[in-house]
Amino acid sequence: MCGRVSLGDLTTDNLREYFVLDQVAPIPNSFNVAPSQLLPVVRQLGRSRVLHLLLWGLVPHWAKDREIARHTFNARIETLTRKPSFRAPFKAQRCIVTASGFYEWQKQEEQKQPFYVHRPSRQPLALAGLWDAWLDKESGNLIESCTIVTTKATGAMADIHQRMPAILDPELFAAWLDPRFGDTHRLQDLLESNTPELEMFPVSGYVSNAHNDGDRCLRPLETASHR
DNA sequence: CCAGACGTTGTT
DNA sequence: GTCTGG
DNA sequence: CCAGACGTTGTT
DNA sequence: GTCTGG
Repeated sequence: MCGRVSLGDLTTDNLREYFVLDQVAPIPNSFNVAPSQLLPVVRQLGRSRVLHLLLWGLVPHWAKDREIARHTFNARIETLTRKPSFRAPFKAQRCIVTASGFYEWQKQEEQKQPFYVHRPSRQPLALAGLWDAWLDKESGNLIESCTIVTTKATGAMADIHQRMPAILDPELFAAWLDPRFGDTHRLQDLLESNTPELEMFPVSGYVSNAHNDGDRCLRPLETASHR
């Protein structure tokens, strides 16, 4: 899961402030983002260089084409150290995917009910991410791409879905972004044991079509209990 | 050694 | 690039 | 993740 | 059913 995130009212400036400097990719011209689209990402680099593209769906540097990205938009935290696509990025190419919230679909009898999930404080979410760079030999472009780490759902999220994105609290930002921080097991443990406070409410199925964008996606759904 | 995979969700 | 399976 | 397509010949 | 696009 974690197949769509909301950028809501995030701006490059308020993210820079929230994360304290670091490098923030430009906010794409889209309110809600789905796999294969551009994502804003915070990360630290050894030296500055040009960003070409930053796609959601990690394409490893050794990939022959970008087809694999279809299956790498999420990375299970339980197996990060074993999967060839994620092993090296987990060691030294960690990033933070910024979002105001994310969408999750709850399977009901005959349908899937989307929910919007966010911090009660409405502060931005820092989703644990990994990135890599891939040279597209067809176009000559350097394609930078990323994935969102998932973990077992906790708290109220567990009523909606089995999995959820791994969420970083501010005290973990520095270590997560530092490619020289080598205690990856500690990072794994901290993420897996984190039980972030999250709020959620049902939204219209309008959000389920990736063509639909804008704040209509996160408008609360009218329910019987409101009558 | 070489060839081939390299992934998640969810569903059965 | 690196690991697994044959 | 979900939604939507799923095809050819030939023409511009 | 399975693949592609967002």
